[in-house]
Amino acid sequence: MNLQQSFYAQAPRHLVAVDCIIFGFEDSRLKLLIMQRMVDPFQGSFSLVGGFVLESESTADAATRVLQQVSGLRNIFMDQLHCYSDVNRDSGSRVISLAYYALIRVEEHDRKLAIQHGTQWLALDEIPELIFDHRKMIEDALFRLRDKAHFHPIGFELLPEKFTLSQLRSLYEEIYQRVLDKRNFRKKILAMNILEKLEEKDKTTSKKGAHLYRFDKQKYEQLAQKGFVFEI
Amino acid sequence: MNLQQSFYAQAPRHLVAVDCIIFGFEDSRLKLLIMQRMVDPFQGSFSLVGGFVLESESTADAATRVLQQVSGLRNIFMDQLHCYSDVNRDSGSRVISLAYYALIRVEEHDRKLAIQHGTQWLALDEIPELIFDHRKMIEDALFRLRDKAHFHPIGFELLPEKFTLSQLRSLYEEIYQRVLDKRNFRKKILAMNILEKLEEKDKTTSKKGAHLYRFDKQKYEQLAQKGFVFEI
DNA sequence: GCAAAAGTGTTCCAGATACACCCATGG
DNA sequence: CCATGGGTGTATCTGGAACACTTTTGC
Repeated sequence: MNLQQSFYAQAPRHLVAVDCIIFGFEDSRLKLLIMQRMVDPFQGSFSLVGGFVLESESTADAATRVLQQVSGLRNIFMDQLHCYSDVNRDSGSRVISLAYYALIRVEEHDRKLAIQHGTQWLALDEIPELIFDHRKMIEDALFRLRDKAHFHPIGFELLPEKFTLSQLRSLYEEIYQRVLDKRNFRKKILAMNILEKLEEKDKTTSKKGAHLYRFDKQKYEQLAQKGFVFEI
Repeated sequence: MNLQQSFYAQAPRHLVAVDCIIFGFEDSRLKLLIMQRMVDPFQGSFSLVGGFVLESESTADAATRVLQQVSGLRNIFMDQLHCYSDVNRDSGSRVISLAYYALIRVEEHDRKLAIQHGTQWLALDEIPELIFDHRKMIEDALFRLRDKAHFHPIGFELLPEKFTLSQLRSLYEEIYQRVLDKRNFRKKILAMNILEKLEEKDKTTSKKGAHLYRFDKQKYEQLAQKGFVFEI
């Protein structure tokens, strides 16, 4: 027990933080929740939202906590991205940071909390200079999002519960940054049999109105268990 | 500066470790370098090789250092896997661990160092119970290896510089755990034009002898830059 | 001469891609 | 009545999968 104590006791201890790359989809644009710090340190500078990992929580717990504080939302899709640990990455102190990316339905986001925390949704081309290595984190998160979205039905996490196929397609066009053929896209996604077609129509973007659909998660999970692989 | 100091000063500090999932390929089997601890704490129990992250190094630095200590090798292929941070994952103390997976050429591995560190190469089905969450780390690493190998030419990191197409195929059969058609495999890999066919033959496994090949990394990188995507 | 691994082509099928016109309706 | 986005089908191409026999040579 002495040995064991010294084994741990002699090791250095580190500040460990989480930083969250929070994606949203609004006005057919992929956006990120960016914070402008209203207090020191680094007052006025732009950054991702983040926080330190406490003694009593895992890094995922910490990220969940930070996400909830800043968005008011629970049960957010979230995935570990990468650990950033360059000794000098944080100019204030040596901090090891775990980046998580999250997908949020912008319309469910609490606007009051946004003002309170000094956060705003910015499209990818509107993002100003960020502190530390946060820009790199975003780039890595974009790659990961593309990768993940390719074979997993995570796009739905960014859309309202009910959405049109045009919305869905424009979401994937934003993610992949390329145009997708309308007919082929419909054919492919409908053939998967994981969307529930609703009676309702959305008439906000056309006179004719577009059918609304809902992602049927249960059906997807059933199919996935039988070996079905989502791909778009 | 006061504010900034307190901002960091109030945050808790953590022990941060790296654990390495080290893959090798020997006798047509995928193997892992497993350590049996010869000293306390946890004497006699099996684990991955690992160590604490020091103040002056990144987590990647730490993993590189540990790999070098245990294998004698530099310039090893290595990639961050995941951060494991459950509060109680380490029964000795709260330790946040970053897992890295690495690919090694077993025949270049220093056997003396292996004995010295109490490590051995074990096939996947020979691995005993491991401490903490190391088993889970291995499972995750296997998934990642399959994923990565699918679109990146990392298999060559596990083979000798010169190898036969049969060796290469049996490597991928091990990684994917399924048989690959001999003709289709040859067709596909040779069509990529990233292998250099040597005059030499390897006669250790057949009377006829099999041609040796070498991975042409430069050619691959040229092609990759032009948009070519390795896939096997 | 035979065992044992190396080496070699063709056919078939499924899924991806390319592509252009009619529909419904609010203004 | 017309502008606007919604909705639909077919032909072609490409890449993956299946599949069996000949070659070489050490023993």
